[in-house]
Amino acid sequence: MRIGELAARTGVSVRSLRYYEQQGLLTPIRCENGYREYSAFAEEQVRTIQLYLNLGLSTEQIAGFLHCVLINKEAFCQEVLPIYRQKLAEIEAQINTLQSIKSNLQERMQSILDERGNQESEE
Amino acid sequence: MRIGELAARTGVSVRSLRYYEQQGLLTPIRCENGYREYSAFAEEQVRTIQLYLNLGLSTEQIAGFLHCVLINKEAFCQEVLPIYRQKLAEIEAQINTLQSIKSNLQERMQSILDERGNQESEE
DNA sequence: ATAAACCCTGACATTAATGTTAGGGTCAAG
DNA sequence: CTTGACCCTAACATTAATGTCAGGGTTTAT
Repeated sequence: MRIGELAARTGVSVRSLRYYEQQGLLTPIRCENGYREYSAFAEEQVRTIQLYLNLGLSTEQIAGFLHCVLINKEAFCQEVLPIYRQKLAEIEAQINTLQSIKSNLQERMQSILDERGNQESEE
Repeated sequence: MRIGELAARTGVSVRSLRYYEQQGLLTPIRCENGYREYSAFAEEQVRTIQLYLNLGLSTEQIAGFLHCVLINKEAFCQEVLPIYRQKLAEIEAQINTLQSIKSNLQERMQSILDERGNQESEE
């Protein structure tokens, strides 16, 4: 199938499909006229790429194990677990940062509301 | 004081001080030779800017209420609370997204470990 | 044979605060 | 009067995936 069809089937933009190819995630063959030709399997491949992107992995990280997970179960791909561990650590760090900002914000909001409340009763 | 001294006193880079000015957060006067001249008060002002940046607010948002909070308590600045509420909502949305990715990652990691465990006992 | 709907490459835009560099003034101490 | 430490503006770089546009081929259906 050609790129437009693959885009329609997967919901991924043509632009992104070309980008994935540039990042080494897809390798369609080229017809004589220069058009990309994708196998039926490319559809699943694109969905797999999306799955990992949605986990917050970069195309570079995905490129490191995509070939393996497309032919094996994840558990057999040595590269996956370390990347998951690293990503998990990043996510937890981000959550901690956000939680601390959240607490800070909530305290400041409460202070404002308290002061305004006092203000009203003093007037 | 000149920009280098303000940078040294606050720990904020000269580049950032110029950027804050461009964003309307600082307005030093200009000497005849073109140098920026900051009042002693600018030091507190910069620390206040940093405080809000650390809460995740943009320079544009800060510009919307900085003038007020520099001369009043936060509670008297009407613009602050809506921005805090909006920021809080964003933060909570981000935390939720990260939590869901985190759960997803943890499940996938557990699956991998389970499958590898089974694998060992089957061999 | 022409128009519509494809496809191609290449390149710039997006975001936001900050770093860095280039090219050039100013000033104080020696 | 020169050196070093300041200061200035302007501009490009950073990040990552995606959008968009320009300029140009190809294919398909009429």
